[in-house]
Amino acid sequence: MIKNFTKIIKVDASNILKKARLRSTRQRVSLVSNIFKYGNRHLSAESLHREILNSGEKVSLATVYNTLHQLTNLNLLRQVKVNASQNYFDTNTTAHHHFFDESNNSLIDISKDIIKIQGIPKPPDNKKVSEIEVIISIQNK
Amino acid sequence: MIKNFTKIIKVDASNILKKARLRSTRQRVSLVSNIFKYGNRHLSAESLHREILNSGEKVSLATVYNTLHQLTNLNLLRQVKVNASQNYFDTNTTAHHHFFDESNNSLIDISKDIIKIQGIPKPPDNKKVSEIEVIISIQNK
DNA sequence: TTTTTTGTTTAGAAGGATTCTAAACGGCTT
DNA sequence: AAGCCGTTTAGAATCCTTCTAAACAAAAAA
Repeated sequence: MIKNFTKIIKVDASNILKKARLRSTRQRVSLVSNIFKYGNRHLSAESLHREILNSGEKVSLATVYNTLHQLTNLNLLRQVKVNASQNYFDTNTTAHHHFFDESNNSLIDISKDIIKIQGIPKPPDNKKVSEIEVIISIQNK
Repeated sequence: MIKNFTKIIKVDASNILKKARLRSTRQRVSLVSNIFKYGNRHLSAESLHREILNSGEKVSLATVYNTLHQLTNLNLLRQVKVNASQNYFDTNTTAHHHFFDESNNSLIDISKDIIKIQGIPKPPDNKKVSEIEVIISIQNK
């Protein structure tokens, strides 16, 4: 699948890393720059790794996973798992929802302002809600 | 995790298989009987396999996967899109939603009548909505 | 500046879930 | 009863992810 990103955002990776109290290594700088370069999008570890390698830089897959998880824990990324085999990292960490296109396993953002949800039930005792996610699966007509 | 199922439903497995145009083999009969025996619930391939083996019958794991997928394609099961490392199959194929308890990777049904969703956007051209799923992740307080 | 500390990266192994393979099996029709 | 062809099977293969422990490099201390 070929994507056509029009905007390229200048990312101040070392600043992001400093705020996150992560050492500003060559690998993290190139990862963070790439992750946020194109605005909101949905990345898999594999696709990000390929992207980095294609750009001429070298980072191991283990570091890609480490960094994705570190950024997720810092709420700079959010994980969207659509089934057990497909794990996406979303650069948009604000509340929003997704179309999931079953024909090509891709995600499309839906702004939280569009969908109104009422009647979220109280969670069981001693539990608290950590995230609410609406996934609208779509397929070819 | 120990579950206490009160109701045991007599399942006419060979009838279900006949309607589904699947050969009524020993393995499928015991799978279908077990899957639907306890009413609505959420199964992983592993847990179902263990359950069958514990009941004294023998079915290979490959057959468990095959059958789960066949039943899913026939809309007798539904796969839940949840943030876990294994897939869950839900015996309730009617519209409803889920709590997902991150502390033990379990699902809890929420009736569709409780949650009201408004403003589902139109899907992209040539796409149609196949399913709307709300997942409310919960964790220990 | 050099040394030390401590966090980071790495290749490759290991792991878990799932799918594949090709041979054996067994319903079902004739 | 024979044969067709769908089904099951064990085990291998695959995919994605995590682990390991050694090499490395940033930051702190000397």
